[in-house]
Amino acid sequence: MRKEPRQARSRATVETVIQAGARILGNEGWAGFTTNKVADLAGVSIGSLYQYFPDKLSLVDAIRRRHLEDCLAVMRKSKADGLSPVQFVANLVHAMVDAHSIYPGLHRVLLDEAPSSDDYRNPNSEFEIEYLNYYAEAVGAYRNRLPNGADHTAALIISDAIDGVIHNAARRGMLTDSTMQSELVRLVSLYLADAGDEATA
Amino acid sequence: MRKEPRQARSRATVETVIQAGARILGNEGWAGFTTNKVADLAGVSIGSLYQYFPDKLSLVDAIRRRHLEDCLAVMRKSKADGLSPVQFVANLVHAMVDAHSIYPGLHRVLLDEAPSSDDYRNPNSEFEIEYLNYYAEAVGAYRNRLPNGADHTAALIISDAIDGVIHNAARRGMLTDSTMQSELVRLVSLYLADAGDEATA
Amino acid sequence: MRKEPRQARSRATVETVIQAGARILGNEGWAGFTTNKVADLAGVSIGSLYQYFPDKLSLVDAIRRRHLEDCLAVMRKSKADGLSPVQFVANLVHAMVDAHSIYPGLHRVLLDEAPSSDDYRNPNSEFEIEYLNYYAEAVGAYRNRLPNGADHTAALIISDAIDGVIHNAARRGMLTDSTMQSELVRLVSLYLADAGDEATA
Amino acid sequence: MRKEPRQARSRATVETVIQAGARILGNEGWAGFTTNKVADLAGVSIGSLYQYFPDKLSLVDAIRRRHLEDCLAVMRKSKADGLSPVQFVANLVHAMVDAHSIYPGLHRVLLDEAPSSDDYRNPNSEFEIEYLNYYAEAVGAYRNRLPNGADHTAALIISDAIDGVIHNAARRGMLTDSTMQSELVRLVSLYLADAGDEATA
DNA sequence: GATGAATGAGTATTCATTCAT
DNA sequence: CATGAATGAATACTCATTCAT
Repeated sequence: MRKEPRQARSRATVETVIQAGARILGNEGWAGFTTNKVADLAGVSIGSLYQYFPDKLSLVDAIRRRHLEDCLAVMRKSKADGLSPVQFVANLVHAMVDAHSIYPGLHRVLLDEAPSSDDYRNPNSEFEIEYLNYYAEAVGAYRNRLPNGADHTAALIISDAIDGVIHNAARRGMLTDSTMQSELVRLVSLYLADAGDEATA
Repeated sequence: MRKEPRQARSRATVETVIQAGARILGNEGWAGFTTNKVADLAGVSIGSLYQYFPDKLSLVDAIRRRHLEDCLAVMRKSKADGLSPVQFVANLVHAMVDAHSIYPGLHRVLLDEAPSSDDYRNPNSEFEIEYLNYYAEAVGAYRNRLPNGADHTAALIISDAIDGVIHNAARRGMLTDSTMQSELVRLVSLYLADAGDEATA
Repeated sequence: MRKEPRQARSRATVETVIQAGARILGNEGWAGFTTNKVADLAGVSIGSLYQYFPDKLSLVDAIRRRHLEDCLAVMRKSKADGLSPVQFVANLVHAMVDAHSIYPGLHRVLLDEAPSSDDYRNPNSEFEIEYLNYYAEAVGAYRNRLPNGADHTAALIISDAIDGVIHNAARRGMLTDSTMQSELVRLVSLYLADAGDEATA
Repeated sequence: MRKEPRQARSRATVETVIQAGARILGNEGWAGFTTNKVADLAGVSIGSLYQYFPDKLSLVDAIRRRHLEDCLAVMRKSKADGLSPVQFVANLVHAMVDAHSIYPGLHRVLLDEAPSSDDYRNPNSEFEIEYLNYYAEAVGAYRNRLPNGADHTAALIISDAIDGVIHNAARRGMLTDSTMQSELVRLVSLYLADAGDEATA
């Protein structure tokens, strides 16, 4: 960011711009995301937007940072000791559904469509590490041991399967379909329950 | 298409343009897909491109039609009588991996990013029907009965989970990772094997 | 207009663009009227032009609105009580000549050549109504009664004859030829003076 | 023209192209007149069109030559000895209405809109000379003397007034309105009848 | 700091014209 | 001669970004 906002007013401007940006990005995709539209919706001048974000990429990076942080927060809350595998997966799925509910499509746009100066997709990025760690720990936990290499693959599989099902459900307008959700829970639970035996093969 | 190519020369032009378009769409996404870039890469003039495609959308539609047809072809080949669930799923996964291998990312761009005048995403589109039918039949087959409503949900789950895992693997450059592939097969097989008991719940 | 110009600077830009547009339209016709040429002549960037006019049509509409308003203004001024028919017609002809003098050819281009989103040519358009009313009232006045249906035809004849003579004079570079002007006055005056007797036939 | 057509087939091609061109020019104006559209409508290849017309201008020139020749022919037929002024003017007006009836608008497009390599608009062009001569002779005839300078102006006035009334009638779809036609005849007859006294003033 | 007017490189698309078949 | 595929300069319009007020 070009300038760290010091005053309350500035912080509010930045906040409004990020919210407006998220909305446009979610509703219209990367191709419909223009800085002037964002400034308009945020109710600030285009000059003010550029006061805080030196260019378009830095704005989308801020939106993404914010969104991924929200995702992690919601995931952290879903984790609790003493949950059965099924309960854990159910929590997780509901958390992810929630994260997609505000602007269905925003998640996908941020992860797949919008370019970035950060390499948040890099396997070593802060976000990717915490994100996959979360899954790997869960896999390890349900095998009663520390996560290992095979668990890492399992974590990817689970994370990406959930991602795929939810993203396509969003596309079809089925995000809140409870059958879909319970079947997704079953898909992941079965895999997780069985994983201890063969994942190392 | 604006004009049906009659001579061999023009059929070759159309073909080259579609190939070039697929490559650029796959590598640079919808935002990087410009008609001039496509014409350049195809080695034809921009005028020639517009002789056969009345606008950008019609070109992307042609690319999509071609790609989805290729996907279906590869999927049809993976189906054979007398396969065990695991064998069937393995075939399917390998088929989808193949379909993504030429231009990883093209599939996602075509399905999620690029706009369309056709509504190929519509649940009633020719492609979507055959695509999901393929999965629903398989689900039914492995429960030794005709497909029903619950099977439709199961088909979506399987299709979308495979889609998500492969798409994210492509993003991470892990498309050919054999551990990933076998774990994906396991994820789906377990669900398919268990499906008969509870899917109707 | 896309954006209402607020600052004096932007109002000046809009004004300059309209002037430049009128000049090019008058000199080069609709086919030679390109937005880039207009912006160039106006000395502004093409982007500035599009900041105020959403497309080419809206620009030509603005030019036309301006020109027709000027025409009506000049015509209103030519009307005065107690004029003899010849004086009235002379005033009228001079007014129309004036309206054509700034950019000879502009009038014709605006009325015949350039497309429009408004339907200013529609017999019920604000302009056409006031324009023909002006003539019909005059015809009625010189017959010492209210205008009626036949007067409407007479108004068209007068209006269109003046239009034709002046337009072709402009084409031939004879707009300021005084013989032409006086003969035109005679043509119309004779018709007007005689009209009371037979126009209803 | 690039090549003088010798064979009957060639002459037929040229003819078809001119007809198609006149139709498009009349219906769609200069801006809608494209060589490919003309070739299509004529049912010949674009290559063949360019075999006979080296460029677009030469085609429009051919169309114009043809049209003006038709106009003159129709006018010549309207002239006969021993006609009263009113009869003569009536003949003339009907002739001009006829000339506009095939493709209303073509006349105006050819004279005002479409560019030309010939300078048919030049007061010394073959067409303009014959055209105005026709009117000047008539003016002279009805004053029982040879045409002189003043008659030349009167000829312009008459020609251009008729042109203006008919062209605007065409624009309003009133070309065949008989009241309009008879009023036009009256406008011109009155002027012609009175001309002998004051035109020299 | 905030504003919004101005900029201009970039993108989709058309159409007169050429030339290999 | 006829065909129609190919060409590319020209044109309408967009949008990230700057800077005078």
